[in-house]
Amino acid sequence: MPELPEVETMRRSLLTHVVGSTVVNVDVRERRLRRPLDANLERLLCGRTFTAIDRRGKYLLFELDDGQTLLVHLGMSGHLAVKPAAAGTLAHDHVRIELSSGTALVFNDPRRFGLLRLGTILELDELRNVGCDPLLDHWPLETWRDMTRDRRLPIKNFLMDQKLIAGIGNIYANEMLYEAGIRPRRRASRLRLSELRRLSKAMRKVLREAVRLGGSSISDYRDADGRPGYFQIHHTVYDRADQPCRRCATIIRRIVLSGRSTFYCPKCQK
DNA sequence: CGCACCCCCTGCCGGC
DNA sequence: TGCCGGCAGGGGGTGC
Repeated sequence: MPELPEVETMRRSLLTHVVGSTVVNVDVRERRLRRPLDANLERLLCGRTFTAIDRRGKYLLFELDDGQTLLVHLGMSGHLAVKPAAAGTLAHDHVRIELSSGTALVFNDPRRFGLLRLGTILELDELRNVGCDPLLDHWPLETWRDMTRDRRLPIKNFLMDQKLIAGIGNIYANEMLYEAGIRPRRRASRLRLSELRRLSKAMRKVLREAVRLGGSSISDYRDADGRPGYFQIHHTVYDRADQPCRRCATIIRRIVLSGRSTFYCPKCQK
């Protein structure tokens, strides 16, 4: 589910519910996530007050009043929701963080590829591999050129490498390459400067627009208030194999890159 | 060392 | 109707 726009939408929808609230109880039902939940998560979280929620790539950082950070990654199927503390528990509700406001912040994740981890910024080594953020950071064309210079991998894989650029996943990589008119299999090192410029613009345009619309609503995506995203009606290539290109009516192709479904218009993308 | 591949896990969908 | 294979928005480890 979550790429940068969904994570950012989630962050914004959580702010008013969470920031300023104090943790009164933590209820863990499943510790086996991407990595086992910290043994003392409950003890360390109780009594703490959330001071801010930040985002880096696809990671959410819940800042606490003791200088620690609760790091959350939603993986493929993770959700966060704020509910009345009295609300019933659903299947795959793994962690419930009860707040002083009478609500609970609930982490639900059927596939358990998500992550919750408590620590200081320096201790959270996951963050060491998080690259530039497409919306928080801005980098010049020369940086694009330097980053791609010796990389022979497909440009789509380049875009999805979180160590380089953080936050782009499979849907938006496909969408921004369509927007830029570049085929996903092109080797990063072979892109011309003019193409990198188009890609840079397309990246920010696609992500900003998706954030503006509240993220993608593929499957059952919801923000913390249960609102769906509206990006899916704007998908131009993702999951549109064998359907006509919205621009030129050429049939959209599906290929597989590094095991991930990849879609492009053979006429609009070169 | 860059990169492709496989795995982690559950749910859902289409085909038989 | 039910079972089974394939696929799904992510990331990390392995091995070539």
